[in-house]
Amino acid sequence: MPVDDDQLDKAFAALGDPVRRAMIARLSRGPATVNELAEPFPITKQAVSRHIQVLETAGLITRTRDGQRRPCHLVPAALEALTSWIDEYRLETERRFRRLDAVLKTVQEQDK
Amino acid sequence: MPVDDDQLDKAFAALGDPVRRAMIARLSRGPATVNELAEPFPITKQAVSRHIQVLETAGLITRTRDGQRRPCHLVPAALEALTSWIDEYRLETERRFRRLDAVLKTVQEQDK
DNA sequence: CCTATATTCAACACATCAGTTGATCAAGGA
DNA sequence: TCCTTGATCAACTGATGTGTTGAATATAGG
Repeated sequence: MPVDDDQLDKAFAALGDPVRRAMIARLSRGPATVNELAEPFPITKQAVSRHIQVLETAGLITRTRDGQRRPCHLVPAALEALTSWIDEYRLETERRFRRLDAVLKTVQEQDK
Repeated sequence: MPVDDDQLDKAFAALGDPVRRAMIARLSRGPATVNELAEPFPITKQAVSRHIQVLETAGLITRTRDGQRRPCHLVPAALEALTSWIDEYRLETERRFRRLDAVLKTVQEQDK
């Protein structure tokens, strides 16, 4: 599953904001409207609306239509793409560390 | 292992830049100096130096001293903190979806 | 048709960020 | 000591981001 580099940009940048992360946390418990998402924050609904647009552009959420409401839904596959990207490099680093440990251990053996 | 919210801010924001992500990818294959990290990019070394400072402030890398060089090292634990944060909400969402699927299936059964 | 509610658009202020150039600092080698 | 190399600091510029207010759009309901 190749991931668009531009989508990674937008998705990681989107998570680099505490308001948007809190929205993600909220949406993991179920869909929510702009008004519901705005409730915990001391900012205008216009500002919240734009945070939502950022999350949508990043592919982290989708939106449906329910009368005058526009509920937001989390997209787990988008989150999974991020963890995959990170894990690729984390695991490679950890493998390298283990190889290094093994080498050091060998050297210690030879020193005896 | 509770993660500082401010560190999450900085770490996710740091990954929201293709230059810094490329640096992470490079560092997963081993330590590198500012000059080595700068090599693939058509920007000044001062700019690269600041990208590195961003990654360091975010806790994603550490730096050692080797003469006049300042090699950078990836910190896998910092990457792991990010995947943990994401996975918490991704897994919750997937569980919710499965519960919803089960409900729909039950309704279909009753319709027969 | 009129009004209230949910959401978005437009224009603006302000802050932060990524890049530049030029100067500075620190360590190594002749 | 002098010169080179690696890296950083400082000041500036242009772009992007986050917030505001005020107006506009769309749907629900009497």
